[in-house]
Amino acid sequence: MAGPGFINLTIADDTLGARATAALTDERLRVELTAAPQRIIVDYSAPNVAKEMHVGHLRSTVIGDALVRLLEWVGHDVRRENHIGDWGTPFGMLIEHLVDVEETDGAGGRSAAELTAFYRAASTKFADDPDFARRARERVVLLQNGDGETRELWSRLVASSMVYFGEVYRRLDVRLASDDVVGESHYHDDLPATVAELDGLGLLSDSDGALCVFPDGFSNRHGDPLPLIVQKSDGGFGYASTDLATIRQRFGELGADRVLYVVGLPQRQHLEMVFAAARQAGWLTDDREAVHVGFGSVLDRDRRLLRSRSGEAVTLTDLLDEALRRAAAAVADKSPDLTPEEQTVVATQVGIGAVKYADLANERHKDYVFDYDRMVAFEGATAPYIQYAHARIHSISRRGGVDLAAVTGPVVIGHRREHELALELLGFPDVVANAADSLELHPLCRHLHDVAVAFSSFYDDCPVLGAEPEVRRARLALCLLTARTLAQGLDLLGIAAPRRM
RNA sequence: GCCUCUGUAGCUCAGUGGAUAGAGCACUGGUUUCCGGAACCAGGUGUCGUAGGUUCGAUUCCUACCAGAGGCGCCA
Repeated sequence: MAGPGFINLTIADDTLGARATAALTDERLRVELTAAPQRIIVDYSAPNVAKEMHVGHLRSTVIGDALVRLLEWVGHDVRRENHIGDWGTPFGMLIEHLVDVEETDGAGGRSAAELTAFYRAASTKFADDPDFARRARERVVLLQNGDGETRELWSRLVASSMVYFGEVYRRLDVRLASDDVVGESHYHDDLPATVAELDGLGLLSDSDGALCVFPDGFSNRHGDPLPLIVQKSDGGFGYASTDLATIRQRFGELGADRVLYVVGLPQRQHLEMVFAAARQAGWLTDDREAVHVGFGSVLDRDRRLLRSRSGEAVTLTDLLDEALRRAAAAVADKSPDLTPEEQTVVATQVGIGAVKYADLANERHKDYVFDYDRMVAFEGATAPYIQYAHARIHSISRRGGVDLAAVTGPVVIGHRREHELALELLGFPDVVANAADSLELHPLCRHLHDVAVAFSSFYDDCPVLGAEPEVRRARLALCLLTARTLAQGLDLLGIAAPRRM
């Protein structure tokens, strides 16, 4: 099977002990799945209609998308779900405000910032104007009862936001599409049946007029059992009901083996309660697992919580604008030989890559210190550093007129730097397999940086094109393997690997 | 009050029941007739929050405490 592009890397090394040889041979660098393939649903991003996305959504979106890529690549059957916030009490005030401002186009064509202003105006009026608040509450009932005009206004609000979400996803180069949207409203018709099933199982009890499940093991500040309110005392449904209907459908109709909730850590207790209730209802079993893939909060430079309410929240749009602006400046400065079109593409790949890597390289559970300078720095342990190593390999190929993909044969180790690089490359499959198993992405980020460092040292000490024929061929093989490893690893993280930058 | 997360170099962060605890940034010096200098090479700093316990051995496991953050009934 040693055709073009087939590289065999086998090295002996004392530090590997009994496993003195290892080989990395497949041209696709495929990693074998150790466990049976599963049907996995990844729930991520989940922005809110009529609200601008912020850095918290960035984390969910970037982490979730990388997990989707990783799990698909190792062979699982992965389904993406974007559980957008398109239902519930806020929509009463949003729709009522829409009526008040006499708009019939449903805020269509509004920019993200205008949507935020719209939302804020509605909230303010809801707090300050009792009459408006009353109308808003009545509007919620109309919405949930399927009133035609209300639904029409609602769907315009949703459509307007969907355009905005789509723009953000395209910009981020994530795989979420409109097909993946399964918002809260999707479960509305399912809520009565969900409540009925819980009731039939004897899990419901009345508490202060609300229907509740009291999952075992949770208590409030007074030590009393903590409820999951399935139906409010006014007969309405809250997010707990929706989450229960969602988990019921995912493990029922959709037949999931595992569902990953890529949601911030503050919602941990809530999700644990939903999972516990689902277990008591029999929707979750020993081989049907719900996992909270939690992540830390976003902090400002003073390590204070960066909240969307506290005035100057950093919006996702502003963040991406700034990252791309800096990347464009760097590309213009360092690669003036690229055409303007190429520069634009590369700046996007570099800027978005830097943002994603800065997020993924930290341990998920930890709070995240947001800092423009660090996030879009283009040196050190960053995506651009790794991308640069990759681009240099293709530069060798261009300079030497070598079709890298056609290089074949064994890697022969004859230099300390070659040996160090080879060792890093051999670690890649295990790192990927561990990431797919643990759902931790930062070790993969670190590993790719290690590979890039090893390559950069090799590059400095070991001429490739100028070497003797056999050494040259062996080094080209090592270069090809390195390029494939970097490109594949970056792709799993959702980061592009340009050949020129 | 109860529960959860965090505490490692000046800063941002990795890491392990085992040997002198590692990266990046910042700082200092050096490297380009040669494949891209967004690079490479060299230089050092730690009471691993505190105190106990388990162990031949603890930064790692257990307990308590301190500090910071988050959560705890009709918002999501």
